[in-house]
Amino acid sequence: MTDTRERMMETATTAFAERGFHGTSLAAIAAPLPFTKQALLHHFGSKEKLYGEVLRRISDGLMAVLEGADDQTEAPRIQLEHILLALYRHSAAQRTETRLLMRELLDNQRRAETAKTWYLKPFLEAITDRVQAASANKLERETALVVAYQLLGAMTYFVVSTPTLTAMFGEAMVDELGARFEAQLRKLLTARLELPGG
Amino acid sequence: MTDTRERMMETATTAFAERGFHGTSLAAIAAPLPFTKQALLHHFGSKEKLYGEVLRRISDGLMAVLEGADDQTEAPRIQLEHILLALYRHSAAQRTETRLLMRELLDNQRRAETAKTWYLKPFLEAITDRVQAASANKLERETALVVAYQLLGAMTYFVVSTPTLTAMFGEAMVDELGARFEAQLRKLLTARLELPGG
DNA sequence: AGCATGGCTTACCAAATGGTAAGTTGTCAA
DNA sequence: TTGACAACTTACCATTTGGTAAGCCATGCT
Repeated sequence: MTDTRERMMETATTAFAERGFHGTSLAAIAAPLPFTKQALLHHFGSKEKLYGEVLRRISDGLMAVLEGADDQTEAPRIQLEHILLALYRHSAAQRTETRLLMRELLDNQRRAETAKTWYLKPFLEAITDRVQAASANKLERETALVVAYQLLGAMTYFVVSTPTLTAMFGEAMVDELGARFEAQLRKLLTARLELPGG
Repeated sequence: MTDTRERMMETATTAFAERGFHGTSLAAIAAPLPFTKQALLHHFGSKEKLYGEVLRRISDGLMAVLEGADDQTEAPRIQLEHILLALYRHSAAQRTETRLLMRELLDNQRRAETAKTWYLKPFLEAITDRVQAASANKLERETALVVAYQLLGAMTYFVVSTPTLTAMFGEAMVDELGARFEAQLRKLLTARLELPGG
C-alpha cells in the first residue's frame, strides 16, 4: 500500500511539531510505526528530505484552503477576508501543522542554508497576491508581503497558544475566544489595508 | 575572572536562540570561547542546567524591566500600559533573548517534564498581577493570565519577525512599523481590559 | 522460468553528543 | 610549607545519530 508514505508523513509531522527538527530522530519517528528507521530513509532519502516533504505537504494544504475559499465573483477585498477566515479555521483545526510552521519560522534563516527550496514560498506568494489585489491603494509587493506576514503571524501565534489555553479553561471557553479572534482578524485586516504607508 | 560565566551565558544564549536546545551542542557553545566543552560542564553541571540558567537570566531581565517601569503613583491601568511598552522595547532591543523565549514557548510542554523548575514563572506571575490589578472589573486570576499571555504573544511574535522584515526593507522601515506597533499594543490593551468575559 | 523492481529488513559504521574521571595549575589561607 | 579549593584540561566512554551496503521477498512483466 502506498499509504505507508502517508502514515510516515503524519507521524513525522507530529514528531517534528512536538520536538522540532533537531529534537526528532528518525528512530523516534519510526518507533510508533510498524517499520524501521531505514524504511523512512528508503522512502524519503534523508531526514532533511522527509522534513521537506512534510513542509511541502503543509504548504499544499494551505494552498488548497486558499483556493477553496476563493470566490471570483466577490470583490478582492471580500475574497481576502474569506480566505483569511478559512485559513484561520484550517490552522485551528490543524494545530500540529501550525505549530510546526511556527518552528520553521524560527529555524528558517539557519536551515535555509542547507535546504535548497523554501517550501512555503508558493503559499506566501499566493497570499501576497491577494493582499495586493485587495488593498485600496495598490500596495507595493514588498509591503503586501509584510502585511501578509503580519496577518499570518497573528493567526499562527493564537493557534499555537490554544492548547495551553484549553488546558486552563476547557474547550468551550477557547472556542469562544476563537470566535472573538475571528472578528478581531477582520478588524485587523480592514485597518491594515487602509493604512497609507503600509 | 568570574565574568567567564557571563561570557559563557551570553554565547549560550545566542546559540540556543539560533538553533534551539536540541540543535545546540555544548561543543558548539564552547567553540567561539577560549574554553573547552568541559569548562561549561564544570560551571553549570549539565546542558540542561546551563539552559535553565540562561532562561532564568532572561526572566530576571524581564523582571527588572517590569519593576523599573513601575510608577506606583499612577493608576494601575496606566502602570500596565507603561510596563507593556517598556517590555516591548526591551524585547525589541534583546531580539535574541526574545527569539529564545518563543522557542521555549513551543518546547515548554515537552521540556517541562525533564526540567524541574519553570524559570519564567515568576515573570509570568508578576505580569499577571498587574493585569489583574489594572482590569476594570477585576478579572479572575486565570483570565488575567490569559490576557497577559496574549499580550506577550503579540509582542514576541512581532519582535521575532523583525529580522526578516529588516532584511527586506531596512531598519528605517522596520522602526516605523515598530512605532505603529506600540500604538496598536496600547489599543489592544484597552480593548482587552474592557471585554466582559475576558 | 527468469528476472527486474519496489518495499522493506538486518548489519554495520563513522561521527557527534552529553557526561565522567582524573589530573594540572594557580591562588590563598593557616 | 602545606593543604584546600577553584578553575580549568586531557582522556575517555557509552549512546545516539543519520546514513550506507547488501540482502530478502513478493509481485509482475517477458
